[in-house]
Amino acid sequence: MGDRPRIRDVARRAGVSEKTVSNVINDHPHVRARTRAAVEEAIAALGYRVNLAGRHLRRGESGVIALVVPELDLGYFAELADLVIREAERRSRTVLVHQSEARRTREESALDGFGTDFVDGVILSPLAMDDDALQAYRSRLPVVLLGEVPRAVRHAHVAIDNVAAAREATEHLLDGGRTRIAVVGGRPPRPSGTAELRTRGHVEALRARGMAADPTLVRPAREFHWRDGAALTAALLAEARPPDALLCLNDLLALGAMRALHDAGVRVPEDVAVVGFDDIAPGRYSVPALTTVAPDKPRLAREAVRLLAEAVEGRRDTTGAASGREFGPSASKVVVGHTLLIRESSSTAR
Amino acid sequence: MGDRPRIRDVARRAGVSEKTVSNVINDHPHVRARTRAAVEEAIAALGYRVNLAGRHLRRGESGVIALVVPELDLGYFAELADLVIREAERRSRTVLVHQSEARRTREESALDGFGTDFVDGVILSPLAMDDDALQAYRSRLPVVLLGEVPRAVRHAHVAIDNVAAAREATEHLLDGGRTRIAVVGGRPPRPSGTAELRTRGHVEALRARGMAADPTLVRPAREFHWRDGAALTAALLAEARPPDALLCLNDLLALGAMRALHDAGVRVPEDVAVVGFDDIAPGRYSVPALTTVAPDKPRLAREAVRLLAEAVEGRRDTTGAASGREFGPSASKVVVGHTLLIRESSSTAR
DNA sequence: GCACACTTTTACATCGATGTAAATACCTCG
DNA sequence: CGAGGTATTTACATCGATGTAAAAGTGTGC
Repeated sequence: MGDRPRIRDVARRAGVSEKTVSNVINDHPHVRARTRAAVEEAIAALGYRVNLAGRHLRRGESGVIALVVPELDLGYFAELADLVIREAERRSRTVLVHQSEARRTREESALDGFGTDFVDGVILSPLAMDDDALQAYRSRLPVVLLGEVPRAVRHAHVAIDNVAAAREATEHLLDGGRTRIAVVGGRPPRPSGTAELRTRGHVEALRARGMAADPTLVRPAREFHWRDGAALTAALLAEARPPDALLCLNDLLALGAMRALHDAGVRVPEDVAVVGFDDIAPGRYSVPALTTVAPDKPRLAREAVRLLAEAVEGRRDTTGAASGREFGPSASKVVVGHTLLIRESSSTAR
Repeated sequence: MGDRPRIRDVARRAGVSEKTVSNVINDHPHVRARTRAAVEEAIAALGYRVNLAGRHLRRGESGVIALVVPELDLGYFAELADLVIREAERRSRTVLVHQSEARRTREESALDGFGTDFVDGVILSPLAMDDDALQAYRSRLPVVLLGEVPRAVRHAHVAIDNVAAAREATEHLLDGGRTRIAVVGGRPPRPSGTAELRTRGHVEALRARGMAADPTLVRPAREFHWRDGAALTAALLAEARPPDALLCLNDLLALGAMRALHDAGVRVPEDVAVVGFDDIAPGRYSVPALTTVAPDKPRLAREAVRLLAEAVEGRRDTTGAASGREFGPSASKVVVGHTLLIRESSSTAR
């Protein structure tokens, strides 16, 4: 009942050296069955547990990876964090969840391991740092980007095909007879950044049907929260030619939009159809239930953790030579599937 | 540009001993201003950063605390985690978020620091472990409980006054003319556990008006998710004498309930009023907006972190003796405020 | 000029686990 | 039975920072 036992204590009790105990703990191949049994008996008897501080110091690897998301109480990132934590656990790694608050300095400091060498690697869902910033920033740590950042070839990244997803969502709205579709949270359709890519998919879908995109219907959002969705929607409704559909670039915007529509006495989906992205839980229970693009979140999480774990394990190789090359051959990109879930908010054709 | 600099390198560059560098880093009192300046210059020039593995090993304290919640994608816990992380950051501690999935073994292992001595302490939001289990379980780590566990005097805990909160919520419904109030997620009103305490407050409010509580209207929930709220509500509606109000013991249950009411063609609040607990974001934007008991979450987080930090720091002093591992001779209990936010889901009197 | 008290700095050991390389045990076969 | 090889085990150094205790430096008063 005194202090925690150490390897030394286990070794003494089992009558072997400390290194042998270590070998047993780490599943080294050359340990005789009898010896192993004796050590295991001692471990159990003393209730020994590895001291991670010692191991970390010696191995130079803490077993901790950081997950950096804009904000946890955005439903999407909470769900994702949930999944990442579970996946990391399966690989016996621990996750440190860090919130960037969409601030660039915080994202940068995360890439650097928060000014310490506490973490082995970082999974970052970038928001404030754009493509160029990411490209330029040299992290000493393995990094996996979560979400679309197409040109950041220096880093591994995992995402859905945002262009295709937005195209499908738009086609669905067009099929329902909608003609004036506003893009809530949209941005000029450049080939970079999630919002830009989704807007681009939208524009492509219109073009494919010979329709011109109306840039006045693309409304950027400062944040991707309910309140922004509500505010943008209220503004749209107050204009001369209000839209008959809203392509909201995430579910929170969509839920805020639906609330604003309700307040304005506009019926969903009869008067205005609404589609979101992310498939967060509240959208499944809202009234009306929200049509949304559902990314394969479990796979997103699994692939992100896998890529990072591999990078951490293989870090030795890249330390020396690879530096200096702008286009690293190792930067893997994984595209994960998505599904358009058609629910009540867009189900009725006009 | 090779490896990370160590204290050794800083010491060499500044022309002092390693210990002096350490003294500067740790703000020791006896360092001459000139020496300090020289060391700081060297630190800046080399880009030195403390290696936490070394510090952890030496100090026996990692600076990491664990937050254990049932599930992150329950909106309430994501919001709470958000706040706890920020608060811990202010105190320069790092938070490890762990999900118990409401499983007893996982909660127990958390109390033990996950089988390692990686974390300095634990903030636990217990769900699976009841009072007696908590009372019996001897943790080697400082623990702060988040949420109501009245008899667990061995551990510090932080919570709102659940009995009073439920009483107020019930009074509000009674004031609105409701007479058959179902308690969704309720349990027999024992003096322990959040659900039990809230049920108790409800019963007390009824009694105070000379009304008897109808035990058949108290419906326990397996989990506190949307689907459980929806299922329980659907069942209630199918019965001979359906309720005219739902006191849902958290917002998710309430949101699920509202969805079920909508599906059944029942109007909220005209036919049935709904009240929840937690004040999570989706309830603010639901249609109708959800009346709810809002705990002072920022203070909840602040106090939890404060209590734990104090316990961890207090432990340092006792290192020498290290006899009986008993933390906090007087387990502190902090009660945090709450507010009943009356919104649309209960606003119209009958 | 020197004893004494106080401030600042240092050498060294230590926290616990594990890689390295060398030592020892074990086994096979001529 | 011993050479030669493989399988196991060990002693020791090391990862990086910091507590301890002692050394070195500074200053004061007589």
